[in-house]
Amino acid sequence: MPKVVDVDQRRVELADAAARVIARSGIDGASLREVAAEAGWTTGALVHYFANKQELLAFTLQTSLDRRRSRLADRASLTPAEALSATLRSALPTTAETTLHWIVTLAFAAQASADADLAVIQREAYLDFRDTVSALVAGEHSPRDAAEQEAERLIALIDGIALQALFAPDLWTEQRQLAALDSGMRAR
Amino acid sequence: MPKVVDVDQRRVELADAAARVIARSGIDGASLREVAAEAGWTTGALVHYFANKQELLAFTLQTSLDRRRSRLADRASLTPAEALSATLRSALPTTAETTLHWIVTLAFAAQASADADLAVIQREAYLDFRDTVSALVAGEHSPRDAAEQEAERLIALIDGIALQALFAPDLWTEQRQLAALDSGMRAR
Amino acid sequence: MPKVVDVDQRRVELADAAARVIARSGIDGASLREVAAEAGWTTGALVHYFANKQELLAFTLQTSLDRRRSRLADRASLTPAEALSATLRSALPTTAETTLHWIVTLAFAAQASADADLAVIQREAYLDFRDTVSALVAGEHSPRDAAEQEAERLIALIDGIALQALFAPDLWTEQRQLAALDSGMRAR
Amino acid sequence: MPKVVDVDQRRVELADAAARVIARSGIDGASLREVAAEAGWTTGALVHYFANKQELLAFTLQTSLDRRRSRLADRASLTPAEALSATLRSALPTTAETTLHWIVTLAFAAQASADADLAVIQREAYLDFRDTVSALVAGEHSPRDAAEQEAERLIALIDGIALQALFAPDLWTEQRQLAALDSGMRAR
DNA sequence: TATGAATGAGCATTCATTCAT
DNA sequence: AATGAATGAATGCTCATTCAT
Repeated sequence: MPKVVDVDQRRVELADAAARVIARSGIDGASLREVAAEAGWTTGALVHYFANKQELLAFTLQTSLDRRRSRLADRASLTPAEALSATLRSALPTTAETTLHWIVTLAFAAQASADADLAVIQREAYLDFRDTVSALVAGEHSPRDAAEQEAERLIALIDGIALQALFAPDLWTEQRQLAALDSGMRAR
Repeated sequence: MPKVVDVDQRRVELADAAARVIARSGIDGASLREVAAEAGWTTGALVHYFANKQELLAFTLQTSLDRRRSRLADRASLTPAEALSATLRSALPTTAETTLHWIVTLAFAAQASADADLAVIQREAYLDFRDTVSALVAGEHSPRDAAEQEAERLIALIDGIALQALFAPDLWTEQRQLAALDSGMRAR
Repeated sequence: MPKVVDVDQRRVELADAAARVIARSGIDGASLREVAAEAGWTTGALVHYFANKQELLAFTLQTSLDRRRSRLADRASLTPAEALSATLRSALPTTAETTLHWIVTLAFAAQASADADLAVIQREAYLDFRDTVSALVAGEHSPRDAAEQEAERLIALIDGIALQALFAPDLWTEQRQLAALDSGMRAR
Repeated sequence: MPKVVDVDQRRVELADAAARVIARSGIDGASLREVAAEAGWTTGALVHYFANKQELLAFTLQTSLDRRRSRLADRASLTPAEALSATLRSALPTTAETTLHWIVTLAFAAQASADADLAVIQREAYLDFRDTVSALVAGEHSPRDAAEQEAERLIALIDGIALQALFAPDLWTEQRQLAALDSGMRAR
């Protein structure tokens, strides 16, 4: 009987390892050797889960984005306003986990100009996120277009806060990030 | 007497070539061979201008940031409000040149988590930019802290717009970027 | 299960190849490419056996010295005087194998002034050889110090013969080397 | 009027610099850059004095050997026995200068197996040295052959002492080297 | 004569990938 | 499924050499 392995779970494990290596050593420091070692495997084992490095990287980006999405789920018990606020807060680099997500996101954002596959993944994740935010906004507002425009404004707000937080992490504590978010949300 | 070469100019030429290669092929595609070829030289020539690759990359980031700074200069003839608006507009990825700057910026932002030298350069350029914007804002507002806070809000605004524009360039035309900027500036 | 390889044997094979290349092309002609080709491998394969070139070179020296040592073994059936004579004879560059050993030894002796690791290996092999000769001498002589001094004299004798043989190989045939050794041994 | 330069003197200066670099960094660390810098010049200047690197190295060996020869000169005022003793003493690595000579000699001895030009230079210097010693010996002894054989024995003696001194410099002080030489000379 | 810019080959090393086991 | 040996191409870097000045 062959050893039973949950292939999907293993792929996610490896993608998480890749994300950690990218955050630690940059995207060009993310060799297969390094990623495999980070996950506790040897290089040769990767071949069972990814056809090549590009596939691993694309899946790493996808997984990182999925993870952000999963953090948004289950806000059913909240009011729309609360859900919107929680969603935006959870996107900021206030924790080690979300900071890692942001570093990986930026690494791939830069890489996307050189890799169409990555660009597509990113574009779709962006549109999906915009729709999510837009739907939460629409709970309060009525017209469709206005909701989308407001969603874009709010995403710009958190992206802008996040980027500054990454450039000067010491100045942008969790508190300041949240304060800037609240202030921006009120501004409308 | 040896051939006379303007070393500083040559360094900038090479840094620009590096920026183009990074935008085209990602930061891990920016090999010395590729950069030298892009600049019309051979690998061995780089050694006269940069001790090693890391120095080339750091200088490339620095040059890219300096270029943004030089775009901000000479707003003397404008009113403070006009100068502020022009400054923020010029920071958006609305042209090929500024888009390239943004891609390079993001590539290095991701790399900075793995390279302390790059992180320092970026942090200082960010603070410098914040001061510039703050000074323009202060022309209108009075209290110092308020000006800085407003500057951070405006930088978040353009960073946020820029990031979305990079994720979905087709949706974020120059017009939409500028409209989003104007709308955000009014919001205060 | 991966392909099974006798790592130690492979290391010795590679070290022998390195010794041949050093003898043929000098120590600066001993590139990894050349050594790998001499051994029938490609450069990349070396990485499994040596972390870097310095490690390969140190091991090459060590192996060359070990080989000399192994030539000295198993003199059990001889009288001390015969064993001493056989030991000294086997150290002279009278065969292709021992000549190669001598060329490699000299290459590393010169290199040792620039590489402390090599210097240590050489010093210890020298002291070990001196002890071996000293022990054989002591079979005849009684006092410890006198034996050591005689060992040094005998080592000087064969080193001196060997060096001249390397400078003028045509003049120093095996016969002349052995005659000079015999003459020197009687001299005491 | 062109700058007047003593070409021969400049060549010797450069050869001495090369010898120092070889002793310090090994023969493969003796790049033209390094040698030129050691002599206080730039690489390009070497081309006026040596057609290529090989020529520089051959001349470096030649110069190192010539220097040994010049140390032997002017023993006119001594008795033959004193002259012989002084000659042999001056060949031992007892000073920084003669130690450097020995390291360079060994570096080139190893290299000679890969470079016929070097081998010729070395062989002739060896024969010349043997004749010198032989002539001094002949002052005491009568038959020609016996003198040559004794010269070889004495050269073997100092070569052997020198080699051991290079392998274990801490054990072989100047005193011990000279004592071993005296003891060996008496042995005959 | 001397400089140092530039070339292009070569170096040690790293790496993605393949594959026998 | 997993290992790790092996390949061969690429990388950053060094170097001998050439040459305009």
